[in-house]
Amino acid sequence: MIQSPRGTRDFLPNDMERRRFYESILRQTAQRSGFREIQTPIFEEAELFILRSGPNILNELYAFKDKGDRDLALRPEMTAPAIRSFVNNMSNDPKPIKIFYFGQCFRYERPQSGRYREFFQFGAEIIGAATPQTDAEVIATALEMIRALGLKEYRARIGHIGILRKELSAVGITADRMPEVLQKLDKKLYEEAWPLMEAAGVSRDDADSIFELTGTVGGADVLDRVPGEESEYLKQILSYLSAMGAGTPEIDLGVVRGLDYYTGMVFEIEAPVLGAEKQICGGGSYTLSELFGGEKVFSTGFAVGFDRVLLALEKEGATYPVSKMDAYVIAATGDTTLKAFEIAGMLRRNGVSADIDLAERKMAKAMKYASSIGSKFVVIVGNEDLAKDSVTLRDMSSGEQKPVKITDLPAEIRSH
RNA sequence: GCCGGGAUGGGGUAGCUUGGUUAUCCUAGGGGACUGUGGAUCCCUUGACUCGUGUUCAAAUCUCGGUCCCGGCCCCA
Repeated sequence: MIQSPRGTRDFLPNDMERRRFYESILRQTAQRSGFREIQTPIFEEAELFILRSGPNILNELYAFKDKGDRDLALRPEMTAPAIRSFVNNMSNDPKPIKIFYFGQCFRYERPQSGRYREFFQFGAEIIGAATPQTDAEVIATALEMIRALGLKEYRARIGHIGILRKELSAVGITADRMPEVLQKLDKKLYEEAWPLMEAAGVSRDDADSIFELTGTVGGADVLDRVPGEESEYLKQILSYLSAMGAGTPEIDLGVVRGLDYYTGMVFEIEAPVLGAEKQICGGGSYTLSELFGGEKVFSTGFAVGFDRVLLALEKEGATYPVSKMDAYVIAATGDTTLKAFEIAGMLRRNGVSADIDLAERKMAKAMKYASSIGSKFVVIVGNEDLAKDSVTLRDMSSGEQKPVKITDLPAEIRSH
């Protein structure tokens, strides 16, 4: 027996119905805020991802050579492809450009709860505007998505990568050492960050004040303790968020995000019910276009981990509307089968979803089947009614049934 | 890459410690009791030991290895 590959899943009809339902909420939310959908290839030149994240990510990519000896990789995320597409196709479009995307991504990692090798991301980017309004718009869109999905318990944190960078630089951390120090600070591993800083000649006092800075967490008021333009910038973002009624994320200056290209505001949303893999959304402002051969353009974006959000919703017991067939058409006797198909076709053309027995089953079995698929009505096509151009319409929830003229059938069913 | 727990019909499970008849039960699927009426009941039926290897007269059960799943670590763009 062949299993689906490690870290991948089959989505069965019930799964897909649920996934499409939530997907459409995300799309609608993005569209309501003026974002328009794009779709990029599932594989790209491997170089694209190396440029974005460094050569080490090759270890976690599904990378391969094609028959033309090109180095390709399945996309591990969609920001880089989106920005590549911007550079290739949209660089002369009126700014700001607001785009969103949804699709699967691939990472060669050890699967665990909420982590798969094939997973789905929903993301949005605003390209070409470097203002606090832009950042606020992006955060508001992300928060609105979580709200619209119906997730009850989540935590949004927003920080500014410039604050920590500036302080570290001021005490003598050079650009090449910055990433590893930031990585430790992001996780609040101060004992591990200290030796790195000490080696760079940082005093214990300076290090302590930086550690304290990463622990700056709370409401907008904590920003008063950290003077500077970045702090003011965050305050502006918060005021725009508040004006839009988007809620008030926590300030957490310890939110760092690993990579170099983030330039300012960074934010994360997490769902505590998820345990170890609880981050469901991450984003910030960055510049990438110049890495891909375009002009340097400021962008802000985020990505939602679709699978994790669904997992969180499931744990919260969220329900979604299950779609049912309107009608199941049954031929009462074998000689009315052709007529039954004629009626099924007519119903479908008139916008009524209709299924029909294909297995030449006896009526009782067909009725049972109709019940098991949750059909709202059963249409019984039998000779007695046909003599009067009618069929019997049975309401499966009440069990009531009555003769209905065939010409009235679609309207009669739709009226329920 | 590391640590730990798992895998028995389509779904959920018993059996495994202590190897031994036809692998348990629930559910589901197909057919029938019921020639034009579902959800109930009864009968018949379909269908499984993750894969390979070793030990043994005998392996679902014990050994080793592979695969996959679950929880956690590392990583997380």
